[in-house]
Amino acid sequence: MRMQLPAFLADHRRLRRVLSSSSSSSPTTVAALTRLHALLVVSSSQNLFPSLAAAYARVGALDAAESTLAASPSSRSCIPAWNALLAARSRAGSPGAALRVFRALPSSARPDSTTFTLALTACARLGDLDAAEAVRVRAFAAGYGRDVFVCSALLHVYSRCGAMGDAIRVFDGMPRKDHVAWSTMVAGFVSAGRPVEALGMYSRMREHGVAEDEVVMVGVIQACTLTGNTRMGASVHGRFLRHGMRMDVVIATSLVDMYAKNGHFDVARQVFRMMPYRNAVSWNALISGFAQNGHADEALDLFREMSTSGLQPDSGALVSALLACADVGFLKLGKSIHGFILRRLEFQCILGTAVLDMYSKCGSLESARKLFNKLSSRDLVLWNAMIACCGTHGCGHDALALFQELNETGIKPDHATFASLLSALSHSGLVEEGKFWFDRMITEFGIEPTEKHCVCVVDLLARSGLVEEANEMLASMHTEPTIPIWVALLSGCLNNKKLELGETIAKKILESQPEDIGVLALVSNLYAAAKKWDKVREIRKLMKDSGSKKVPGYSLIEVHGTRHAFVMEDQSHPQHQEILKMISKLSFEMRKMGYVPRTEFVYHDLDEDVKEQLLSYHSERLAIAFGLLNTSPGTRLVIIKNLRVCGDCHDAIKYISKIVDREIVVRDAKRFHHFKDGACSCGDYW
DNA sequence: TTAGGGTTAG
Repeated sequence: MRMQLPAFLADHRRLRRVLSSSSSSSPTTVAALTRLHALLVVSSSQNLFPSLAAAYARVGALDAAESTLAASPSSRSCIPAWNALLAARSRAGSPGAALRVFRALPSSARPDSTTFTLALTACARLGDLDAAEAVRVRAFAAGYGRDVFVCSALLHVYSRCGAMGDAIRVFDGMPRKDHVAWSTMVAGFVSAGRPVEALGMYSRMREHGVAEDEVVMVGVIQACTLTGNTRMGASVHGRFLRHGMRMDVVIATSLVDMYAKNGHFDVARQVFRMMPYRNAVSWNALISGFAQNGHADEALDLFREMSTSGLQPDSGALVSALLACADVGFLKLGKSIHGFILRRLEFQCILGTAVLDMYSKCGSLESARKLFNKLSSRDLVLWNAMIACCGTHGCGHDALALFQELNETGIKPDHATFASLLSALSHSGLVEEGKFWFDRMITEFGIEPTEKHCVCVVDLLARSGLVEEANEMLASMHTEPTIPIWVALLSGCLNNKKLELGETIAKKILESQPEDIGVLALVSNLYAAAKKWDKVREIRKLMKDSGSKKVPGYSLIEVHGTRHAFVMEDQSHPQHQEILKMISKLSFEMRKMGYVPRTEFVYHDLDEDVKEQLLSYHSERLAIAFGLLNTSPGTRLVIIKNLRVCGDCHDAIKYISKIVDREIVVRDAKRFHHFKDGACSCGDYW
């Protein structure tokens, strides 16, 4: 017996119209589509399946859409339905699934510009260059090699995958370049870290008479951020205001980021406060601007403000807050952020690395190591952070062991890995190993030494007294050494009393007219060590003329969760008298044990007893005395110093650790020193 | 009926 079917099923044209008008906002529901689906099956109306599948895709029933399409009689008319499914998979944030849909296309189907464009966008999101190549070959074979949408999508894949050479090739070959193609190139150069070329693209775009829009302006602002060209960024900002262009949240955020990253904090705050709507990313741009520029307290204040404004801090904000904690050694807050993450968020790699780095910089090598051991998925950045952590804490052998362990995982080390490794070996005085791995880095791993690597190797050699060898190495190099490299060599000369070579280097440094006050101070210290007081006066004048002041040395210590800062000769601390008493008590004990003040570290032409007194009031000693007065016996003290610890303080703290029987950890501008029982972990490779 | 935009770890 034949089934009675509703009459409307016979009117396929009308049905197609109804199905194509459905969307996620229309009253058509998945249930209605499912009922219709059943009727179509019974009435053998499979030729309507593509329309039904597209309707399923539009209302978000993607699995139903996919299976309906798979059961469709394949024909050219299926393509809009396949496209709808691809677009829906892409929108749902599953580019992998979208690409699977593309691959599942029946051979009889003829993909069009939309299909290829959607497939390429999925490849871009996946960062899969090989998959993109397969799509490209099919698209070009199908005659879409000059299609503006397909080509723009291809540009996007290439720039997302760092293949800017390919992007340029495709872009140059495009017969028609619209504003999307131009802005894709601008953004591509920015993300490749080539902001100058990004700005070049932008000016070529304007020369071609292509109208600029908000999207391309974001790329331009980012390029200005990277080049530090805030003048140009500000003129873009001005044009926005003058022309009444729509200042959306993305544009405003990139402006906040540009101003904050380049130290224009007031303008950054102002733009931020004027935003009619802010989201987590806008907050993060401002917070990270402060955190990355040594304004930890402002960053942490903003982080708290964000939390109380009703916005839940996301991983970006937490990362910046952790960075700020690390900067000033705020362990208590750092620990509580770690706890918050464990309770509330997924512990992904970036956050893990930020927490690890925070523990490392706050002096807790053990916590950093424990965390590293616990994290199961480790990317290269995490490995590099752990290697750097061992290095700064003076554990060169551990750093080397980690590096070898990394090589066994198959992850390829990069320039940063070697920078951390070489610095670790240098700090631990592992000269032979350092020379060996520097050589292998170039020959086996094919990594060109950067300035950073050269500084490490020169430092490694110079620190061990091999200043002549370091000098010869520099002479054999193809390029002229930069100031930081000369500085590494000069510090080696100063520390090893190779004053003659030191003076030659000092001359070379002065020839390049350094403005950095720290560099001038080092040069002046060398001349002071050589007792060339005329030269010292000359350099002091240069320092004065350069307009900036020498950064004053300060030390931070966290006691019972509160941070205290100490500056040399600062008498404003409420416990100042007690601190002085503690220092003189310690000095008395130290002398009994054989301590002799190393007054050569006072680079002023003063009487010996004045020099001795100056040494004993260095900020790290004030902080230690304060820590001893306010913590119970046996408590470990962690001091964060902004400059390097001087050789005399290094000696003194060894004695102090013995006298008070405490572990004292000092982080200076370069590394950590763990003092315990009269010795330092750095084995006096200070 | 499809392509391009902001922050965050070593």
